[in-house]
Amino acid sequence: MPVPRDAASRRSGIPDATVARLPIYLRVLGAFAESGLPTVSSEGLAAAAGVGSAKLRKDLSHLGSYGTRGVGYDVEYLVYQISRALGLTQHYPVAIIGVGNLGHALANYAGFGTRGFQIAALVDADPRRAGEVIAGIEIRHLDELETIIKEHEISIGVIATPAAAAQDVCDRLVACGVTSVLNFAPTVLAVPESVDVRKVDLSIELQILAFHEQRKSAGLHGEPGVAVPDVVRTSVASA
Amino acid sequence: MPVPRDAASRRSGIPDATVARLPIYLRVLGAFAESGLPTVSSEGLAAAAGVGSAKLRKDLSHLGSYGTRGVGYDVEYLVYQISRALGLTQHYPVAIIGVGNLGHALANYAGFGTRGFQIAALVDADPRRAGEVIAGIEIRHLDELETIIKEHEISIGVIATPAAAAQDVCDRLVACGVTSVLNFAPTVLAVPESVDVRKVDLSIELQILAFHEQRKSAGLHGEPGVAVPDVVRTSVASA
DNA sequence: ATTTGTGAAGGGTTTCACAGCG
DNA sequence: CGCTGTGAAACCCTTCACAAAT
Repeated sequence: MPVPRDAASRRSGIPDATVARLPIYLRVLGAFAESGLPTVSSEGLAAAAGVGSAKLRKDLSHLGSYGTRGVGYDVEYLVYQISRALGLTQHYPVAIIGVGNLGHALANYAGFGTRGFQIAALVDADPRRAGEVIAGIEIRHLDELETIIKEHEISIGVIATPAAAAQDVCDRLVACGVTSVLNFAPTVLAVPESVDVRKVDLSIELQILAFHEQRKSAGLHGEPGVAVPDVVRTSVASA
Repeated sequence: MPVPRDAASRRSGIPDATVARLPIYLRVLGAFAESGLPTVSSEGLAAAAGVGSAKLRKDLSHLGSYGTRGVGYDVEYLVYQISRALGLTQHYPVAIIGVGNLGHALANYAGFGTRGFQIAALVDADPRRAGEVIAGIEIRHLDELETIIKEHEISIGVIATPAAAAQDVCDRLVACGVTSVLNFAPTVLAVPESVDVRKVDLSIELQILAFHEQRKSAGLHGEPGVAVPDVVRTSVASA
């Protein structure tokens, strides 16, 4: 029974690492489009996105041949092709569970509504918050979770509850047919194989920074310092 | 001029991929410690952290040989060793710039204060918010940024401003000597090579989920489904 | 002349499988 | 006998360098 190498990237043909960068390209292209720029070279787009130009070209090559040699990429067309590859041509209704500080921030986050997503429901366990309206959406009680998910045909759930509640909420979401979960609670969620979970953990990111910070102060006099450019100064349509 | 392969991982000996997972192990070990469990096997710890046991052992082997063959790892001791490797034995003061919804959430986030970090300052551009107290810390105005950073000797900055302000704030932080930045604003920040930037982008995470979501509904009847366990159900000291 | 698209080379990461130690 | 620690293999991702196209 030969197990396939990687479920996600094998099914789609687009490597995971590339998929993770496409949204960045999309955002940068958006800025270029607003500037009225008709085309970009791989060099220009790569600089604005903070990656190497070869990597960018390889990434885009996985979607097809959408550039013109000697010219570059048509901005509008590339936006469309990347959007299509990411599946953003359809609209996804999402539910946010847990309307504490973080859930509140997420509900007001502009990036959610803009590209392919729509916050269809806010849910909280505190009955006193039911009825409250945030970002134009009424908060409903956790008891109604199953009803709400089915009502809006939600397949993406955002968990912004305390850690203690996260697994339980996740189980209920999965039971209603949710197949993608974005988890902000500091717990490892257990889910069936058919469900995708992505985790955002503020404290983990800080700890990774701390590690590098520590190394900096430790090695301030070792071997002759060789500069390794990682992110290079770029000036894009800044905003 | 031979460029070294990778700045971070070469200086420390610990691969980046491993560093990114150590905080997860640390959290899971914390739960085990509270349960009073004296030792864990690589299998047990790996299951709770959602990774394979071989990967976990290889990760830990980069820190040294802290396990006992035939027994497992001493929970308390491993917590200490991972903390030390990550540089969490010292305390890092951090500043949060931008106290909108997200900054507010971050200020109240328990994970910040607990492991090695302390929120030393909250800064906002709105003069009307100056003086307001959140999570026991008084908000100060952006004009005072330089003073505050130096006063508290802050080397880690958290940017939670709108995208338009992020690069400017970042430049000012770097000018004051901040060497690590955690960026929540949806922009690619340009910094000198000596500064580390990590980015958390809510909308990007959602777009990655959308990609996988799309592939699911597309291939619901292709080849005979082969199960690829990704995250397996585990029951740890749940909380 | 310029810039894309891509084989091929080079690293890094994960997985395997087992030797070695308790 | 159980479990860790680790070479070796397999895999994935990145980088290089250039042929192909406009």
